[in-house]
Amino acid sequence: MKFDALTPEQIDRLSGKLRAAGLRSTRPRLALAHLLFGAGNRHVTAETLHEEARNAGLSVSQATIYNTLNQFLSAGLLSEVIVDLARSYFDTNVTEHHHFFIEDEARLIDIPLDEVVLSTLPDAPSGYDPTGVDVVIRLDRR
Amino acid sequence: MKFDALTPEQIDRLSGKLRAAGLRSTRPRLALAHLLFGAGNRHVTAETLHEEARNAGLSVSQATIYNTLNQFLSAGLLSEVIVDLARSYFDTNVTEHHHFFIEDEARLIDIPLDEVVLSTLPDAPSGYDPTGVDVVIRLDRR
DNA sequence: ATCCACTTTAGAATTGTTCTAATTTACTTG
DNA sequence: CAAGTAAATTAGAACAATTCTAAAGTGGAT
Repeated sequence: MKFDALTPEQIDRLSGKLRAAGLRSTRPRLALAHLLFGAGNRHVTAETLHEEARNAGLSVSQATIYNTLNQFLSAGLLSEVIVDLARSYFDTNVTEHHHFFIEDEARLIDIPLDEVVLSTLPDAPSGYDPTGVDVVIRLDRR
Repeated sequence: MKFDALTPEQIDRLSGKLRAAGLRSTRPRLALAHLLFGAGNRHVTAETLHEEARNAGLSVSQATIYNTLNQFLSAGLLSEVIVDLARSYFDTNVTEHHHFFIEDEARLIDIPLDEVVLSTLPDAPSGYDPTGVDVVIRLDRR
């Protein structure tokens, strides 16, 4: 997938998404946005995205990968999943949901919100507000 | 708290705990075990434990802090909580339970197992077995 | 076309953690 | 209790993910 491979429609759509998020539509951002938001929900790390970009014939520096992921994150285009101390996972699914995490494969699988029902939750300590509940189910190959 | 400050009873108890875990009872391990298991449940990072050790007048190298935490971890004397990409948290509570995490303060609070009720959980994908469920409630200062 | 703020970049720096190789310590056996 | 050996500790180097820096490039408003 070369940058030229993007159709004007794709460029318009991704461009709009970037601008709506308050980000200039630049060539590296368009290319990465295409990889990330081109099809279905995805989970990437800086490294996997960088490799994907290289495989697609794009030359994007590592710094840009990190910059872009963090900008997309603070723009709400991505969410971050904390499951592994070794590296950050970014999720294109920004709705509230949970995760399976397969440690052996360093792989995440989304769990739709309604498949986890928390029928009892503790009150937050006084002086604090809950900002989110993360449920992670760790998996091992049988 | 100097090493000498430990009573023979404390030494016996901690020593026994180490040996039961298959670890030799050495001076650094006794001292760190005393800090960790001396009173109530604790959450530490390598850094906070190292500082505590220094404040207690103990000279333990950083490598020993890491070695010891990891040995205690694999011996089941500690559990690890993954909530922050920046560093590892170790918990002296090795029973199954959940956590509040106050990001601003880099601080963890245990949630007893029965205060979180998961009434619905998804089936594990075929070929995989669940090894644990972690619930983290993130908190912000109000 | 020009300009200015925003982006991108290569490479250096930083941070938490692990490794290495040498020294020291705990425990066994004579 | 002296000697031997296996394990533990150490300082410092190495490492991996990430962030920073300062310079060069680019987007888009004028």
